[in-house]
Amino acid sequence: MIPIVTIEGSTASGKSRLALMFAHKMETDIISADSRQIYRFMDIGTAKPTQEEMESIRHHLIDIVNPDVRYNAGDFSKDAGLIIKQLKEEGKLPIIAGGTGFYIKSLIEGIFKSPDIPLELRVKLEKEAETIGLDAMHAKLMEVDPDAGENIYKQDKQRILRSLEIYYYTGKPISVHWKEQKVKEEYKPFKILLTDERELIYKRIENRFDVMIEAGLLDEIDSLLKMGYTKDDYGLTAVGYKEFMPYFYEHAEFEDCIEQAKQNTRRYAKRQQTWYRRQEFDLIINPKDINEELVTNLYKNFKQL
RNA sequence: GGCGAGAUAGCUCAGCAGGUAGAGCAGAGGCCUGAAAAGCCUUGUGUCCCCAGUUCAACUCUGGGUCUCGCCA
Repeated sequence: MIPIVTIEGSTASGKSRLALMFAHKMETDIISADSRQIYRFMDIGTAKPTQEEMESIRHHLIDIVNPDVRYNAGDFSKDAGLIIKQLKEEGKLPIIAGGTGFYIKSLIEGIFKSPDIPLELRVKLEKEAETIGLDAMHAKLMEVDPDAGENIYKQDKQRILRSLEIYYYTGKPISVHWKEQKVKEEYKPFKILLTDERELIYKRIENRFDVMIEAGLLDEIDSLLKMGYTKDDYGLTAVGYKEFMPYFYEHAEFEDCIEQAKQNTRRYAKRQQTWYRRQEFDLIINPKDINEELVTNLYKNFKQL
């Protein structure tokens, strides 16, 4: 099993700072586990590391696709796996840092190997849902795959259609795929979580967003639109971007968009915290306890691996 | 200073021929196996501004007060 270290936590919890300090100490690279920092041209709003930071420490899986590409947990699991192998050969301890908990879970615990579903099937199911309604779709799922259906809310179109498309395409219920999935024991993770009081996280989110605006977030969005990307491209559904679409498309009030963006970021942080409560960690720390001593202690722990 | 309108949940407001109140938003709690910065579920008790009066009973009616917002000076 390959030892790896993960650094997780909600947005604005200090992950990057700890990851950078630790990577310097360990003389290794950082693998970003962030579903939005993968996009090129989206730097300010996704709070990517600065140019200097990226020059001092090599970061992987940042700026790997254009904003119109859909990337997912399966892609991440595969891509990160390759980089981990490579780092292992170089004798480096991989540090995986980022706020997309589901990506990290998929990497460590594995995710069932889904075939690529043809677009036509998705479109067909989408249309069917529109005509007969979601309740009926959920009822269909309950017939073919009650195990999956029971655990999906009747309004959760995303998951209902996903389960159905897997059933129709592979002839096997998604819940059976899950059961057949082998336990992944490729990595030996040491998982670190950064947490803080909600109020403080919220405050940091708001300050950081103001800084982003000052740093030219609007220009960044504007140039994305000028490059031809639209509100329908996946990258632009990121928090901090999507809220400004009404401003560019419908002349909504700038200030309202800012408030909306801050609020969505708060909600996002809340969802992350809920997610982390259910995950297990080896070390839970508060951002204010990030210092040289902590990093040195971590270093001593991992140096011999 | 005059006239008018209003004062009810953190915010915006609704409501009651008088029987102690309810929406939206915010917030909170939760779910999560290829869209995860996504998607989805659950969740509303507060001196109904204060004081007095009428009444079996007032947030609801009457009087006074305080404050806020308009318009006029």
